[in-house]
Amino acid sequence: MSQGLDEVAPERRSAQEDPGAASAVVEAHVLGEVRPERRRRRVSMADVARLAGVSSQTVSRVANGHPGVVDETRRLVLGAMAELGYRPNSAARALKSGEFRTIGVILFTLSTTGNVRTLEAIASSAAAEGYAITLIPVAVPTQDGVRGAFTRLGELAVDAVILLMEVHLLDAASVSLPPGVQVVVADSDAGDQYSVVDTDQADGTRQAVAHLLDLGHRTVHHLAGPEESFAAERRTAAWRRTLEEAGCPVLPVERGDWSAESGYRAGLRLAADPACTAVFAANDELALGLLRALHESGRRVPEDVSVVGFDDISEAGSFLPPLTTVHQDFAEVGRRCVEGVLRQFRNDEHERGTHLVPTHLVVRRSTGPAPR
Amino acid sequence: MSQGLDEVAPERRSAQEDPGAASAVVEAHVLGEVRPERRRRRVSMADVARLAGVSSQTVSRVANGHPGVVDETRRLVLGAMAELGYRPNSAARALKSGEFRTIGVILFTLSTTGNVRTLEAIASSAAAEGYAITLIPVAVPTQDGVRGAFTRLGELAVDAVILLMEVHLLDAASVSLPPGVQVVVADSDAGDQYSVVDTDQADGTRQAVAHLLDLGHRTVHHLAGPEESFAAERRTAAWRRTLEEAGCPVLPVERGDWSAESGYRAGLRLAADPACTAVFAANDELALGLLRALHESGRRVPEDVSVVGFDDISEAGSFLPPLTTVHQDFAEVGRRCVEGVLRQFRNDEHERGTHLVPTHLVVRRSTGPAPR
DNA sequence: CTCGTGGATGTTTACGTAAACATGGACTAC
DNA sequence: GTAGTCCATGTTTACGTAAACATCCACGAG
Repeated sequence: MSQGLDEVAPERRSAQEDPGAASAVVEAHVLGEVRPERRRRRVSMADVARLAGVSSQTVSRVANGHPGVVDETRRLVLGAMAELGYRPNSAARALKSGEFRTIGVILFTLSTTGNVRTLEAIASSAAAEGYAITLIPVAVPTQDGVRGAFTRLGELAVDAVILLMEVHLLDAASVSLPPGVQVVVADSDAGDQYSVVDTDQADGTRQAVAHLLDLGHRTVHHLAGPEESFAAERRTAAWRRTLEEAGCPVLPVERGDWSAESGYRAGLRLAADPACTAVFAANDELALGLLRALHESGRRVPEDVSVVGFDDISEAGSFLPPLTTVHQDFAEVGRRCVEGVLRQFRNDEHERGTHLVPTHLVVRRSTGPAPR
Repeated sequence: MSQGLDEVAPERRSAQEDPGAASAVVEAHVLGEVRPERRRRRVSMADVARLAGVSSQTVSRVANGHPGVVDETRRLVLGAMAELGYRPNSAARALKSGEFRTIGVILFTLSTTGNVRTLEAIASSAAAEGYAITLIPVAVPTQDGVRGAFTRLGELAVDAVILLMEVHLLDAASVSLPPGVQVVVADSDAGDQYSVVDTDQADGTRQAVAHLLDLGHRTVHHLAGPEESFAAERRTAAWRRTLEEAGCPVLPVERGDWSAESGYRAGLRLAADPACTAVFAANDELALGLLRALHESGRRVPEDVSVVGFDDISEAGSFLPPLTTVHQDFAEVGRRCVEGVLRQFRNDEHERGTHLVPTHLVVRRSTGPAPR
């Protein structure tokens, strides 16, 4: 029930009869003689109709579960479908209906937990709605990659698009969204232009910093993400504002690129500062590197230094020590993205505004009272 | 150059004159009179042809870069395209050509590093070839999810399929591959049925176990993955064979579900065994949990116990201590999957056999000489 | 000067589906 | 008994594209 070639269409024709088969040229070159038909013709409604002795419209009705087909006819058609192995042709369907039943997801990378988890939720929500997901990676390395994505978008094989990246990066990638396609954006600040779904990073940050201050720390250092990242900047801004509101000194940030390795390097600098007793890391990987740096510098966590991360990746509870971190509900973000984009598509109206998914602090063992 | 709404065509006409104009629907709605057309008509080649004063075939020729169009005509057509914002309709193109320029990727989950990294490589390789990726998640939770995937597959909106799961699970998910679609499988043993690409897990395991034996350990314990997983079973089998060939005792395995948490629980049992001085964990997450269990049990790594993982996830180098592990080149797996599936598609021939991508041991600091 | 040649462009057609409309037969109401 | 109604099914058409085929014109060779 699940193989490829063995099933050769019975009415396979010779090349003579069908000289137009795609890339027959290549094969002719190799074989030098008869050109096998490149792609066997698919079974269409007409074939089913012929076998069942009905019109193709009746087949269409059966295929789409429309009423008004008498039981016996229906059985006849279903039998013919099964016998021929009929599958509806989604290209024809899309052409007719103008809908692809597909959502495009544009992203730069799958190396961040957030993107992956959001994508996973998007994929299952979309599947539940009968929509497929087309991945549109806008790789930075080669311009070719970008061109590929551009092309697909241009051809508009999607009904709607979810952007898993910051809107302003679109320009950099020279990708333009096709007009008339609805968009929902995650991880951005484009609420005035688009419908944006995001986790409440500012509040998560506030909770994290407040938690550390409550534990008696004089202030909180910040191990930030890369400057280009909007999420990183937002967390940094919220960290700064929380400290200012509490009247605590705001010290210069250390910066990493989200990776554990960069967190380690920046962590070594933080570890060398004896006044540093609490650090808010912009994500869990950075926190992991920081933990290692602190460990190797002989500073105990949480006795000497408290650490809070961001994301609550699945491994966070197994760090040494288990990491206190801000939990983001990526699954909910994904769900809302799909919901939003489909609502826009169905109503054919463009929405704006930002929808925030709450975040909450998960307290584990990497935070403790300030040393005296 | 990169947004949706603001980009309003300069020659914007009223809804009356051209009910098909972009976003006319919204306007009509605002005007509160004519019932808005559900979905605006797209700009087609015919529209471009009319404006340019040529035939639609000429537009087609220009769009596809065919020769035999004089420069002035070409400019005329390109100008009309730009003015109308023409985008080719991929549904029509697919219907005509019989190709979707899309590869389907079927997978259960995005929560394993291997799947994600492989998918990422697949996506960029495919994009470089001008192919899009359609994600087909076969979620276990609801049967609806499975049905959705089934439907999409049935409609065959893909030219080829890459299976990122074990073939035998397909049956369980009651997904059947449509006939005539070429398949490449990763992470399975179905080389007799399909073209399979995988990392050389047996050799990676052998390297890991041999490394530990070389360090003087009497034998190597195994923290295995779930029984249902083929990858887990393969690693376990290779571990057993390597020990047997070296004449070392083969002890019962501890088992986890790939998660760090389960690694921690199993690790507590291993840590309680004073004879246990070397553990081969089936993946890095399990190893992470194991490290934590050992730490909390007061057993030092690597002085008392050596640990080796599998995968070389990006965080592995930042564990405490940095983890010795088997590196898998998922990017190469992804590339070869795309290459293989496109080759099959283009030649219209079904390939079989297993292609292994080499693995290698990355020695960090979680392994050391056996305690005496 | 005429015919042939070849290049540029136009016309026809088919891809598979499904909406819209047409047909024809059975049954009901008067 | 006849007209009207409704239901099952058939026929026509359009969706947008591109291959195949047709046409037309300019130019060169004889």
